Amino acid sequence: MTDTKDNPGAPRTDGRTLRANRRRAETRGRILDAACAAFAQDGYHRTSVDDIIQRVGIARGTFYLHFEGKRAVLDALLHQILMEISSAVRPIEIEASVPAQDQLRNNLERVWAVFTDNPQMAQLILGGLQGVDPEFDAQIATLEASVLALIVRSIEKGHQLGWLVPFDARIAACALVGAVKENLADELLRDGQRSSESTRVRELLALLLPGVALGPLSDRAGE
Amino acid sequence: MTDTKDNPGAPRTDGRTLRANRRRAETRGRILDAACAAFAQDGYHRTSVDDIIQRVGIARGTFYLHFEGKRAVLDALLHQILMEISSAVRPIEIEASVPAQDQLRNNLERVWAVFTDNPQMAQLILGGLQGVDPEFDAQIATLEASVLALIVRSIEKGHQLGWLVPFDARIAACALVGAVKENLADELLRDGQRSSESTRVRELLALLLPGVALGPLSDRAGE
Amino acid sequence: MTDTKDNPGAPRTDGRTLRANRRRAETRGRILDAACAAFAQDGYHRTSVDDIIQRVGIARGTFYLHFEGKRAVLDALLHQILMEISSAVRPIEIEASVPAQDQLRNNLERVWAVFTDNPQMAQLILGGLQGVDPEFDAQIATLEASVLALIVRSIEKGHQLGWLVPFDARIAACALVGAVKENLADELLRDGQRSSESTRVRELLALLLPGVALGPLSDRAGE
Amino acid sequence: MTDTKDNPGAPRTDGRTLRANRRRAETRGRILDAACAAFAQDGYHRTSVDDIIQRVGIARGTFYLHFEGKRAVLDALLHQILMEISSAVRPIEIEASVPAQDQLRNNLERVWAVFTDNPQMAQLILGGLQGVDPEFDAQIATLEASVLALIVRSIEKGHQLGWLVPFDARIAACALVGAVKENLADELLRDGQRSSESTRVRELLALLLPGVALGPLSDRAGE
DNA sequence: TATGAATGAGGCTTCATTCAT
DNA sequence: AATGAATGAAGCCTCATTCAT
Repeated sequence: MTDTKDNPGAPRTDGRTLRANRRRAETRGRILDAACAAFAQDGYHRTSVDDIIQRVGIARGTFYLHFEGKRAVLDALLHQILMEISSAVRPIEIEASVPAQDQLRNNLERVWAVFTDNPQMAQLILGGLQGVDPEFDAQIATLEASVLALIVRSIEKGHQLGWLVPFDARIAACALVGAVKENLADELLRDGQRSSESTRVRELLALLLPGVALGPLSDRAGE
Repeated sequence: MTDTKDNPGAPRTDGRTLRANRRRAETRGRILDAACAAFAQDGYHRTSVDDIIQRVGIARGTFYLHFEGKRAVLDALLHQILMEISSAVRPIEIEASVPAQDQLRNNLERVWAVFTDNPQMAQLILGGLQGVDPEFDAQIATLEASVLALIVRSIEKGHQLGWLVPFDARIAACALVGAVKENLADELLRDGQRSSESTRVRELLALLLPGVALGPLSDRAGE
Repeated sequence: MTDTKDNPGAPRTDGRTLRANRRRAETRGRILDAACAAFAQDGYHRTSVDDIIQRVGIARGTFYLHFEGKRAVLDALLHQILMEISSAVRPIEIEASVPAQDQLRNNLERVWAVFTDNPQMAQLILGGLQGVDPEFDAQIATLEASVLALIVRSIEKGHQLGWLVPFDARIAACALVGAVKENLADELLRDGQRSSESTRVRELLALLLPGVALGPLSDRAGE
Repeated sequence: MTDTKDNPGAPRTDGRTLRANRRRAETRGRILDAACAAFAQDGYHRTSVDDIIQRVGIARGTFYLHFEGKRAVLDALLHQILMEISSAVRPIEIEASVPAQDQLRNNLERVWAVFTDNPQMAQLILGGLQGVDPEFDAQIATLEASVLALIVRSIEKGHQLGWLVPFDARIAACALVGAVKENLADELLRDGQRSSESTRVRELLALLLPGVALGPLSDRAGE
């Protein structure tokens, strides 16, 4: 409103520029959505730029106006969901009023929700992003390694606090990650009906924790 | 006898045929090895038929004399390792003299060994075979589903026998598969030095079992 | 007066129109300059409309408001310099007070100056304008042919007047044109430091004339 | 003949390999010819790989089996003619029985013949190879510079020997090159009927030399 | 007029597969 | 059986030009 009438002489392109920007962003978004769907359905490799532009209903050139290529779309999609994931994970605070076990479960449930809310991206990520590009492969490997390292550190803290029985942190971290991944895949790819709510995370923790948890992580904490 | 050294004058067609067959099988094997190495190194998609024939040192046409195409090589490789895996898994016999827990661990260790003995195939399988072909994808999905079903049935049997605390069998099966997969991947792809012997499987079971095992599967079985 | 400062209240349509026209011409000029620089630097083919509008700092559409296309810009640039060149060439007047040899040299020097004053255009023209367009190629060929014809006629006149020793006029015309072109190219493209003043033209004539000139064209004319 | 029957066991692929090589070389040659014709007719820029393969009557892939791309074909063509040219130029031997002027003329006539024997390549080279590629442009520039340098050195030698009247060697070198180029262009591109034999070179020298030559280079040498 | 998003024809390259020798 | 030249469908990307705002 305040921008609609400018003082003459000054660049009054604002109105136009704003609308153009909006249009631009919208097309970009439509490309991302279509690409996500296409990647999820056919896999990254079998999806061609053609597939994407046909889904969106735009011309070839328009695609390249918004992205440098197929690979750049993938990067953008991944960046999006990585943001969501990283904001879903919150460090467990020992002194908080919320029990540590609940904090852990909440973290897992939030991450889980990011994936179930973006089933296509989940499918894409779980399904295998190997072989895109040597560089890309390396990026993914680095990412996975850092996630693993984060979990390893958490477990080691658990050991120091005496909240976990002693065991190899790395093996356990892999086990946790793998168990979650596979359940996610099962829920998204194989299961016909999705379990309403995140029952699965609760059950999974109920399965994994009892053997390793002591103190605040244990259900029997207060006993 | 008659085959190894063909006595001149005698009909030696057999000898020739045999040698030809041997040569044929040998070339086939060399193609499989080269393809396996190439797939493991660059991924299925980034590996071209050219890469393979150059590794083997044969001509293009020769390749197609032995395999219908790139995809058929992958099929053969997978078939090979699936044979090995399925012969590594033996049903747990309740009445056997070997403790059930040991039988379970032995199964896991044998499967584990199949992968660590064929690290390239392991890499290939763990690394994602999605997106090869719609038909192929379906095959893999079916395979994974049947493996999962097998484990689910085993767990349900464990429940019936009272060897396992009650929990959702499918979730647990996924957790088990995922935990093993991820540890395998960690060992093969990320770990510089491989743990000598199958320490990892033992530790993994030591981590997972205590929370769910009762009776014969439990370490405290005899207590 | 009336145009420069529009007195308010009075009909000032003229002023506006005039200023608009001036602005329009100015933008057109800026496009021409930018295109000239771009063409000279990268060649016509490797220069994109994008390169041009980025140099000018205008939008794509604006470019097409001023020119029908990339080709039209080239046409305009060429037209400009052809005008300059044709006004630099003046027929040699036999009866003039200025010696014929000086008239010839002055013509050459003026043409030379047109190019050295517009080094970018010179580069563009010398550098090859082939392959722009079949039609354009034909235009250039026609132009070159007419220039050659002009020189041929001059030489033939020289023969008639007995000012030149007899030789094939066309071959000589080509030789002259080629010698000038190549020296121009050498001066503009290869030479680091431009020879101050048109030394080169004088030296060139001093080199070419003695073998062919008689009478008024010869240095020894008055001897 | 001697190769037709090999001792068994040894690779007897020779016959096949030979024929294959011949076939390969022949296709390569046909591509070069077609590309040369296409480049000459439409110019390098307006010629697409499609144009070339259609002229040859081969498939797209076949082209890339023989050349890395359009640019590589141009390189090969240029390399070919550069070889011919460099073997046409022989250093002028002062002490030889053949008069120096004849040696010079023979050199020029041989170079001239290389071009007139390959009119398409001549057209291509004269017509402008600018703007192919920054790297390529640089190569051409280097080449031209070295040719010029060679001529400059020859002229300087002529000065030392007292065979040439004193003048700026570089300017003269440019003049010579330019005069030849332009005449060649005139003969190949503009002239309908080619002058039989290399009359043009002789006339050109008869035009250029008298003004600058002394002693052995002069027609009046023996006088 | 000015803008810049959209267009789509036109080129380039790769690579699994075939086939004559 | 083995060979390797040839094939052509399938992708990728650029860029001059148009058009709604």
